[in-house]
Formats: sequence, structure tokens, C-alpha cells
Amino acid sequence: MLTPKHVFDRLFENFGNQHWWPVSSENEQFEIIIGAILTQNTSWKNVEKVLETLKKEGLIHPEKMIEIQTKKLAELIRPSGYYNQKAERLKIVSQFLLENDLAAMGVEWMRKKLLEIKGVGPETADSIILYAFNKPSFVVDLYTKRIFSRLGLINNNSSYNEVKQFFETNLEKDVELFQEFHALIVEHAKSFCKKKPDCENCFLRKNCKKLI
DNA sequence: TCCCAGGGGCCGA
DNA sequence: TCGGCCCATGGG
Repeated sequence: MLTPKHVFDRLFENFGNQHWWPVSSENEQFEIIIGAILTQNTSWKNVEKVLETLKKEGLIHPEKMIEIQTKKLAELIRPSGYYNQKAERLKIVSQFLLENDLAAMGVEWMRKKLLEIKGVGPETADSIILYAFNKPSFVVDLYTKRIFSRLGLINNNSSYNEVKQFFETNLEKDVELFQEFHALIVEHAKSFCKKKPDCENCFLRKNCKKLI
């Protein structure tokens, strides 16, 4: 019987530690939150460029972010795509962070409050909780669904929360495990379990129901 | 040239 | 509730 932990171990053996977003300061925490918004349906490479620009402009602070004009911000973040939407979202999130002390909240309440923010959906909320606040909330994305439905562990048409529950009930609630697992899922989806999968070279092929 | 990337809001059925 | 559409740049 294939379990999520078994898959995790195989991924970790093959890809090793992914070193995603180690948080050591409040400044980096805000950077992660910004990154989570900017990377919505966008490759991380484009986001990295924009984060560099925002650093140079001294904008990695919520107080600065709400001061800058939305139009100017949109121009600065242009390479990340959807720049008009995302400029608005960055300002809304910044305003929210100045008015709410997320760090003082429990995971469930934090998630509920984050989901009330326009521009923050389930994946972005869980990414912020897991990587910016180091609290265990499993992140589900298109890759997670793709890989685990091909492996036959979940249904392809499962909802976000169903998939999230599947992982949270079948894994130890461990922050570092959740962080590393999501990063490994992204890596595996990029390397092998692509939209057009490279099953021939995939190290999970023996366990996979969906050999193509 | 086409496809896709670490989604989410909105709207109509 | 759910499918379809829109947002948009950059790299392979």
C-alpha cells in the first residue's frame, strides 16, 4: 500500500532538500507573503526578478507598499504577469498585515482571516501559513493533484479541501515535513510528472497507476 | 508559434 | 456549487 510518506521518502531520496524560503526575520516573512501572491499562476523565475526590483526600491515593507501608487507598483512588477491585479493584491495584503497580528492567531483562524482577503485563495493562504509563519497547513496545488491522482491515491476531481485533508490525516503534522513535501512535489512535477509526463525515466513508475 | 508557469475573482447556470 | 472566462509576461 503506497502512502504519502512513502512517496515523500522517494522524492527526498531523489531530489534532496529543496531549501525553500528559510525565514529568519520579519522582513523575510513579508517577502514570502509577497512572493506567494506574485507566483500565482506564474513561474518562480519571473517572481525572483520582481523581488529583486522591489528590494532595490525598498518596498519589502508593508508600510512602504501601501504608500506607493498602484500604477507605479504595477509597472515595477510587470515581469510577474497579471501585474494590474497583483499590484492591487499586494496593497490589500499589506494593509491587512498592518491591521492584523497574524502571528498571534492559531492556524485555523489565521487561514479563515487570510481567505477573507481579496486575492488570497486556498493555495496562497496555505503557502503563507506554512512558509511565512512556519505553521502546519498542507499546500495543495495543481501539481499535487496531478501527481497523486496519477499515482492513484486521490481522485482527479477531488476538491482542494479534500486533497488537503487527505495529506493532513495521513501525515504527521510536522511543519518541516509539510514544507519539504510541497517543494518536492513541485520539483517532481517539473522534472518528470509534467503535463506530458516522462514516465520512462520516472523513479515512481513502479508505483504509478497511470503509465503513459 | 505554441505551451505553460508554485491561482483567484467573477459570473451565469 | 461548478464550469468558463479573464488576467499577462517570459522562457522553453
